[in-house]
Amino acid sequence: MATILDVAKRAGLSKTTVSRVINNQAYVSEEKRALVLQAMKELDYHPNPAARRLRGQQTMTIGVLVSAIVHPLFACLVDAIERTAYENGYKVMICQSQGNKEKELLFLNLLKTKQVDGIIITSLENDWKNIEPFVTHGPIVLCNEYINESSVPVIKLDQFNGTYLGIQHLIKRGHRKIGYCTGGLFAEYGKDKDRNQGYQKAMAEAGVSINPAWIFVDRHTSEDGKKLLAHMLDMDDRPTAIFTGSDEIAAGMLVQAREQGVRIPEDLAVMGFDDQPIAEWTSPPLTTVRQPAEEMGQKSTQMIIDALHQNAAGMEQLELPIEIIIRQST
Amino acid sequence: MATILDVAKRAGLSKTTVSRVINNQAYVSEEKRALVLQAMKELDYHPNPAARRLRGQQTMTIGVLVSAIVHPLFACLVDAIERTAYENGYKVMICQSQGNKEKELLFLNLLKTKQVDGIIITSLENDWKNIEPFVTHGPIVLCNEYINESSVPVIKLDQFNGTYLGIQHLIKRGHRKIGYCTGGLFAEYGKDKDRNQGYQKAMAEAGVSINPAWIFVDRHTSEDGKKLLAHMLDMDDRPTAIFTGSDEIAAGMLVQAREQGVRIPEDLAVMGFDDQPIAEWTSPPLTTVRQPAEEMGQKSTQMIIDALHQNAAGMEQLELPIEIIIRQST
DNA sequence: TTGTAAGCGTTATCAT
DNA sequence: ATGATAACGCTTACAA
Repeated sequence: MATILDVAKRAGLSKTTVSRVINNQAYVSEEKRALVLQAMKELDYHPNPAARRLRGQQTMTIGVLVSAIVHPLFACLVDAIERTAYENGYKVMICQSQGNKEKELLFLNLLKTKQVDGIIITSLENDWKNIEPFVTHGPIVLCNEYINESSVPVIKLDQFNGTYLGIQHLIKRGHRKIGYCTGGLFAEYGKDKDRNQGYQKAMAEAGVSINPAWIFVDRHTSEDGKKLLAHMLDMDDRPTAIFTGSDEIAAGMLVQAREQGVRIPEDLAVMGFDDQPIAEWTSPPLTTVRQPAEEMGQKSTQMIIDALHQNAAGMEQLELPIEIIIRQST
Repeated sequence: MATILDVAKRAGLSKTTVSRVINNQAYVSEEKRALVLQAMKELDYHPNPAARRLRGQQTMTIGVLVSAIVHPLFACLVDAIERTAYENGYKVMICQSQGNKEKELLFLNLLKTKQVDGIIITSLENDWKNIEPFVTHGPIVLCNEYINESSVPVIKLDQFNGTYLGIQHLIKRGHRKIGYCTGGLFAEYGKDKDRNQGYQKAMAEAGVSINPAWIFVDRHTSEDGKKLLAHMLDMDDRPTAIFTGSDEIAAGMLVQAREQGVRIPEDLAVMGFDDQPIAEWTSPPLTTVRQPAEEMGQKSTQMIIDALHQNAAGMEQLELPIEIIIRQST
C-alpha cells in the first residue's frame, strides 16, 4: 500500500501538503492540489485509518448491541441503523449479547479502546450501574430498551400506550376475561413495567378485575405460544382474549389453535405485538401493536451522530407514537 | 486512557517489558510479570488497537456483506457468522449492499485499507472481475452466493438438487402443470442457473414439457407473491402447482389465495424455498426447501479465520446438502 | 502557500 | 532478562 510519503514524493511535495489535500484544508494552491490528486490516483492511495486514528481521529464506526439479530424487530432496527450510518459515512459493528452479560460488557469495551465512536444499545443485559461508566468514553444511546432513571439519550416507544390501546381494543370487542402474556417478568422497571401498567390501567378503567392466573411471564418464542395455548385449554376457567408480548408468540398460538380446533377469534381473541411482516401472513392475520422500528433506528443513529459532532451527548428522551393495527385475530 | 508508558512507569520497568507481558512472550521473569500485571490492573489499561494496527497487526474484524439484513435468511447467516466470529475473538462489521454496486465496492475497500481482516460476501452485486482485485488485500469468502468460475473459497448449497427434489416432489404428487417462480432472471450463472437447471432436469426426466408462460422471474417479496397469484387466476390455462424462490413469495401467495377463495393445495400446490420460521406459521404450513443457513455461516467464518491464520486463502468449494421439508401446502 | 519536525501508542531490533 | 530506540503512517504546531 502506498503511503502519504509515496504520494508526496511522486507529486514532488511534502507530506504536509498531501495531508492538507486529503483533509481538504485551505491554503493549498489549485496547482499543487491537482498534482497531489493526480499522484493519489496513480498510486491508488488510501489513507491508513489506523494511523489517522492514532492521531486522535474518529473511527467512523458505530457499534450496535442487539440481543439476537434473527429477531425481526432487531433485524429491522439494525437495517435502519446501518442505512442511516452509511449515509453519514459511518460503518456499523454489531454484537449480539444473546443474554450474555459478559459479551455485552466486552462489546462496550470497544468504546473504551476507541474501536467504535459510539454505541447504540437496543437490548440491555447488565444493570445500568455497570454500563454507566462507559459513557465517559463516548456517546451511548438507548434504543427501544430503557431503564427508567437514565442519564443517556433514549429513543423509545410509548409502550404504555401501546398496551393500553391494545387492551382497550379487546374490551371494546366485548371481552372481560383478558389474559396477559409478556416476555418479561411483570417487572418493576423499563419497558416491561410500562406495558404492565398499560394493561392494568385499561383493565381498571373498564372495571374489569385481573385474574393472576391469566398472567403469563417469560414467554418469548412461537414454541412458547404453542405451549401456552395448550395450557390455556386445560384451564377450567379461561380467558376469552389474550394479549401477547410478540407476534411470534401469537403466531405459535394460532398454529396450536388450528391443531386443536380452537377458532380464532370466536373462541379466543389473540393479539400480537410488533407488527412484524409475519403478522400479515398468519391465519387469521394478526391484530397487533405496531412498533415503528425503522424510525427508531434512524433516530437513534442520528442522535448518536449528533452527539459525536457536537462532541457532547445530550440526554434527550424521544418517545415515538405507537398504534394498533386491527386485523382478524380479534 | 492509560498508555503502555504509564504502565511501564508505574511498574518501574520499560515499555518493552510491558509489551512483552501484554503479548505474553518469553523472557520475562515471573516477578516483573506480576508487577506489570498489577500496574495494568490498577490503571485499567487496555492496549490501543489503533497503535497495534499501525504496527501491522490484525484488526480482528471480519466484514460481512449482505443484501438486506431484514431478510430472514441473511439475518440467520449474520447470526451464525457473528457467533462464530466472537467465539474466535473476532468482531463483525456489516454492510447491506441493497442492490447498490457502489456501496458494495466501498465496503470492499475496508479490506484494502485494512479496517477488516477479511470479508464474507453473501450477496454479490458487481461483476466478479471488479471484486477479484480485492483478494490481494485479504481473504474473501463467498457464502451462499457464487459465481461459477471463481478462485476464492465458496460455501454454497446444492441449489440444483434442492430445486430438483422440490420439483420431483410436486411431480410425485401428480402435478404436470408446474409453474416456476424465481428471484433471479432465469439467468445463466450462479445460484439462479443451478436452480433453473434443477427445474429443467426434473421436468425433463418426468417427460413434462415446460410452458414458458409459467416461468415468472424477478419476484422477491410477499407482495410479488400476492400479485402473482392474482395474475395466475387470470390465466386461461394455469399451473396446478408452483415452485417459488422464497418462503416470503409463497406466503404472499397463500394470503392472496385465501382472499380469492383458492384452496391450497387442492386448487394450487405452493412450494417455498428457505424454510424460514414463517414456513410453519402460514396456513397451510409451507412445504419448502430447507437451507442450512446456520451451518453455512459457521463454516464460512471458520474458513476465513483459517485463511487468516494460515496467511493464505485456500480455495475450497464446500457444498452443503439441502433437503425438502414437506408440510401441507403441496 | 509550503515545509520541517514532533508526536500518537505500539512492537521489533538490537544492545546490554 | 531487560531496556533504548527506531519504525508504522498520519496530523499539526510552528517555521519559513
